[in-house]
Formats: sequence, C-alpha cells, structure tokens
Amino acid sequence: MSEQKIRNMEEFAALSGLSRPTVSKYFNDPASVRPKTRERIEAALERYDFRPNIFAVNQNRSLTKNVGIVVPYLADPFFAEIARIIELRCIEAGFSPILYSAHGERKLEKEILEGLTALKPAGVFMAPLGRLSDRAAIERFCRDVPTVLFDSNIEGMGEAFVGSDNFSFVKQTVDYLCRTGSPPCFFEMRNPANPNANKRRHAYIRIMEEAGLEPHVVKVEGEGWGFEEIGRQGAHDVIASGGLATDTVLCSNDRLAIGFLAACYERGLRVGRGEGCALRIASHDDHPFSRFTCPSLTTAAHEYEAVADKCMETLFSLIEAGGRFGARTETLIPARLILRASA
Amino acid sequence: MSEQKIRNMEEFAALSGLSRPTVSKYFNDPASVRPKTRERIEAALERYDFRPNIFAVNQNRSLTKNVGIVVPYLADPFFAEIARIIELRCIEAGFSPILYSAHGERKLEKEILEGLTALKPAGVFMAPLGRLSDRAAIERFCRDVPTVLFDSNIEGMGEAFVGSDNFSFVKQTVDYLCRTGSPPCFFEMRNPANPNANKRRHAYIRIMEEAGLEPHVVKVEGEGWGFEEIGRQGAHDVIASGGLATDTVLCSNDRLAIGFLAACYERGLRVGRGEGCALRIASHDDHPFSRFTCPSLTTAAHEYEAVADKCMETLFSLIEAGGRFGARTETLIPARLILRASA
DNA sequence: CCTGAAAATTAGCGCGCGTAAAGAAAAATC
DNA sequence: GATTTTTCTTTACGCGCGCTAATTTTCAGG
Repeated sequence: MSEQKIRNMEEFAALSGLSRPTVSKYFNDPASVRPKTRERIEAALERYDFRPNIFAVNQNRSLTKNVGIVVPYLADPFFAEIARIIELRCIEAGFSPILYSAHGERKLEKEILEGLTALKPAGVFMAPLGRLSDRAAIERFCRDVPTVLFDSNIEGMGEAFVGSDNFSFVKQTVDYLCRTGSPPCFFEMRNPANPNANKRRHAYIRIMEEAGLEPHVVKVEGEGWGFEEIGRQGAHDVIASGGLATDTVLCSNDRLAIGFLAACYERGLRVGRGEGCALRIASHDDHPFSRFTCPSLTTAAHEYEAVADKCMETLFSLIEAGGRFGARTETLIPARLILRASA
Repeated sequence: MSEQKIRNMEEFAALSGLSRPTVSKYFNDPASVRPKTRERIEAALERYDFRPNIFAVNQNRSLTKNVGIVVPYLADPFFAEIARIIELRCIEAGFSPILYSAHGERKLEKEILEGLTALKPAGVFMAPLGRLSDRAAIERFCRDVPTVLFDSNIEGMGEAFVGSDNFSFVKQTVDYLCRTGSPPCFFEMRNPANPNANKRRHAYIRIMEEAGLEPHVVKVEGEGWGFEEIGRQGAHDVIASGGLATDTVLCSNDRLAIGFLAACYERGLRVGRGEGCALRIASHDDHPFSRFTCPSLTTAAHEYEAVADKCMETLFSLIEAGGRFGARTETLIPARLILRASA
C-alpha cells in the first residue's frame, strides 16, 4: 500500500514481473495460476493496491458478479429486513449486490429493470410491486436476466419463486384464535397491491368455511404505502360504526395491525387475551416492530433467514444451470406462530 | 420498440441516418445537437430502443452520473426514510443513485467505500457509522470522491456536512417538558456509536444547568442496532431498581423510546400527560413509527425533506465547484417539536 | 445568390481489459 | 535424462464508446 499509483493491469503486471494475461487470469480465478505465481501477484498487491477497472472488466465479460435486489418499498421495515439478509448473503458469496427500491411506483420499477438489464447481472432477486407492476416490462426483463421472484408471486414470471405459504400463515393464526377464544374477522385494505393479501383473504375464507364458521371480511379504504395510518383510520371507522362483527381481529399484515392497535389505544380499548380486554388482535409477517407494539403483537412469522437462504440457493443453482431452469419452481415457506400479548 | 436488436452506437447511428459522434453528442447532451437532428434520433430511439453501453460510457468518462448513498444501517427506518427521499431527489435530478448499507459493520463500510471509489461517482452522500468508522478509510475516500456527510458528523471529513442541530432538538424537548411539568432525566445507551447521541447528552446537561436544574443521565447497557430491545430492557431495569430520578423521561432517540414505552406497557405504567399517568416520555427523531406508538410519541422531528434538499443542494454546488470547496461547510437544521400523547 | 458560422461527417486514437492462438518455459511423469 | 503436461509469455484482436482534428455540409442572414 505504498509507492506510486498504478494506472492499469499492464503496469501492475510489469511490476509483479508477469505478463498481463496471467494477471488477468488471476483476477478471474486466483486458483487458476500456479501457487508460486499467485504468491508473486498477491505480494505485489500488498505493495501497490491495484484493482482492475470495474467498467472495463464488466464491459468485456458476458456476465458480471453483480446481483440485483429489487424491492417495492425499502422504507417498509419488512422489505428492509429481508433485503438486509439477502444482501449480506450475497456479499458472503462473493457477489456485488445492488439494492433498488421501486418507491411504490410502477414507473420506477420499470426503469430499475431497464437499468439493471444494462448491468448484465449474474442474477436478480425481485419482489415486485404486485398489482401495480408493469407485467410486460417484468416479462421482458426476465427473458434477459436470470430472475428469482420473492415475496410476491406473479404467475409465470422469472425462473423461480420463493415466498411464504400464505395458507399456512392464516391457518395457524385462525386456528389459534379459534382454539383460545372466538373466531376472528379479517381486517384488510380494500385494494391491496400485494398478491399475498388476496391469498390470505382466500385462505381465511376457506379455513373459516371448512370449520363451519361464517367468515367476516372487513375492508378499509386507503391507497399507498402508509399502511399503519390506513389501519389506524380504518379501525377507528369500523369500531365507531359498529362494523366489527367479532371481538377478535385478524389483520392481513402487521403494519395494518400496528395502526389498529394505535386506534384501540386512542379509544381506550384494552387489547389482549386477559381479563378486561375488549379485543384480541393478531396478524401476519412478524414485522421487526411487532415485538414492541403495545401490547406486543401475536403474529405468524416469516422465517426471514430461511427465505433469504432459499433465495440464495435458488439463484445459485439458476446461475449454475446457465440462467434457465427447465420448469419454473415455487418454494413456499410455512409460517411460525409467535404468541405475544395481543391475542 | 420493434425491429432487430441494436448492438452498438455505430449501428444505431447508421439506422438513424447519422454519424456515431453526432449520436454520442446527443446522449451526452440532447440540447447540443440541432433540433431537427435531435428529432431524428428520438424517432429512431422510439423504434429501436437503443441505450449506450453503460460500462463503455463510464470507462471513457472521467466522471459518471453515479451518486453513492451510504448509510450505516438501512433496516433502521430512520435511515431508510432519509435514504428514500435522497434517492428520489437524485433520480429527479438525472443521477443514478446507488444505495449502500454498512450493516452496522466497520469492515463493510470500508469495503463499500473502496468499491464506490472505483465507480467514479460524481458525488457521494455518506452517513458514517460514527465511532465504529475507519477514519483513515473515510479520509482516503473523501480525498478521491466529492463527499457530503450527513446525519453523523466526523470533524474534517468530506467537503460538507448536513445534519441536525442537536442542541435545537434537545432544547425544544427539554423546554417543553419543563414548561408543562417537571424536568426530565435523559435516557440513553452507555456507549452510543452515533456522535449525535453525545451531542444530545451534552446539550441536555448544558440546558439543564443553565436553567438551574440538576441533570440526570440514565445510561443503559447494550450493543448493536437493536435499540428498541435495548430501550425496553433498560427501562425495565431502571424502573425496577428505582433508578429513575424523575417522572419525566427524555430518550436520546425514538427507537429507545419505543422500547421504553413497550416496557411501561408491560409493567402497566400509564404514559402521558393526563390524569393517572405515571410517566411522561419524549424523544428525538420523529421516527416513522413514532406516530403509532401507544401512546403516540412526543418528539423533536427531523425535517426529513429539508435535510434531503440541503444535501442535494450541497452536492450540486460541490460538483459544480469541481469537487472541492474552499472551506468545509456545516449545515445544522433545527428540530420541529411534535406534540403527541406521550408527554 | 453569396457568405460565414454552426453543425455534421470522416478518420482515428485511446480507455482497460477479456480472450484466443502459438510458442517458450517450467514442472511433472516415466 | 527425455518426454509429456502444465503454465506462462507474446502477440493480437475485440469490446463500445469518448474525444479530437480536419473536412464537408447545412442553414440563416445579408
């Protein structure tokens, strides 16, 4: 880490007493050169701190070490958390993860995909916006780039999907709520952008009907990514209008539940399963903050690590398979029920 | 968006009936060619969907349109939120933001900076880890790349700093708490990594002393980025041991306060300023979730938009100034007190 | 129609590296 | 020690575009 500045691989090769192609070979795979040669290069590397020009490298390689991670809204702690783990896994595996957020906007998601294609990534993890996504844009992208979809499934898109088994999520919460009290109504947004919301509603209805119970779906208004506020306002409205058919509420996701809990607190309604509680509230996702709500939230948890690991594993075999699977694979990971104080 | 695939600018230029240098000129600045020529290129662009190879472009330009955004921990909603706004502003301004999280690790932060240097970014926004940062690495980086520090100041690093006026934050909360009840103690982590924490403690002590009041600083144990849990555990400990000198608590930041509120709820302590409340709790940051805590959190808010705008403005003038300012500038943005239910 | 500035063209170098082919050198095998 | 195999060197081309210098074309104003 001293001496003059190296300008290119040619100079660096000369300083290490080797030819450029040999040094180039080393950077593509350090094990591909003779151990003695490798030592010489690494010794020179210590002294001169040279790194191959990333643009020139990527221009000449058909595939880079880049891996794209695309999420619909990074300021949502759920996506921040899953992206965090995937990103760390990529780094461990020697890739260069590049993180993108669509900021909830169809247009931005499309632009991200267009820009990402140009980066010739080895593979991409993508959690699409869902209903708002530009299907044609995603389809085009997936034709060019090996893609693993996660969180939100879009039928037929990408080579694989890794997500949650929404039926398992709802099954566990509904069963638990029925077992320990009265059956829940289902609280959700009227027009959810995320397909998981629809799957959860369907699962709820089916599970209730199979148990011979009448499903009650409560839909509240609201658009965008401010789910907590939508949940809070919706809860106020539905409670004030007496629209809540039960004393047990199963929220479609934790962010809505956080808003619901806030509304209950504001109305002086005690939530929980104990004596003097007016309502029980449960939910899905194990949002990073659900541990700290008041009361803490009973929820069906994503296996964050398992989802991330499965994503990585899938993309690895996809890359090794040359970017295409024979058939699209779908992995659904079941939920883990977490009992806390809210239900 | 039809016809065959274009392989390079040469081909695209031929198809638009122009020469490559002219087309190149257009991509560098569409206004630099004659309007009629521009129309022809844009017409061809509609039909053929060509984009210059990003690697080749960046290799030959001394400066790219890349802008780095580096934060210490992206799964912290505070950083996710500020990064979100900065990223959107960059896109609006025609830059290509690239978002990095150090994941709380010194080594990763260093590696990010090394990789970022190679991308020849036009500029970088960086919120350093703070105490854990590798000062030498940051210093080296800032010599190579025009950098605007934000959130955490490190004296002398980067060409400019944009952050919060911590004195203003604490002044407003302390004054409010004193005015409407009794003076607060100050609740914080023992070894905060973020320099803002130290500035807030100093501000608290100074403000209390100037008001002729005795400052009480309550320090709790804990490492890492799980601030809510640290706050929760710390609150339990300090309440159980009777270590709380006052019935009013000012938390160093909202994430600690969220944990504190959780502990209070668990202990059946009512928080707020009304009748029957055992404690008042206030804090700083206006964390995205502080609106939805129970009770909602009285806090000193960052002007997220103002901070982001000032960051952008600073980086723009820095880029226009050729990457160097004569003297390092520091912009401190005051807080906006937000009264909610917790105090 | 002429004229001169503005814009486009042609031609060509350079960026830094991947990669291929052919021969030389080194290491491994017998 | 001779032969085979592996590794390295040399030479050379290609990637796609930025940029420049010299030339030609375009177009507006007189």
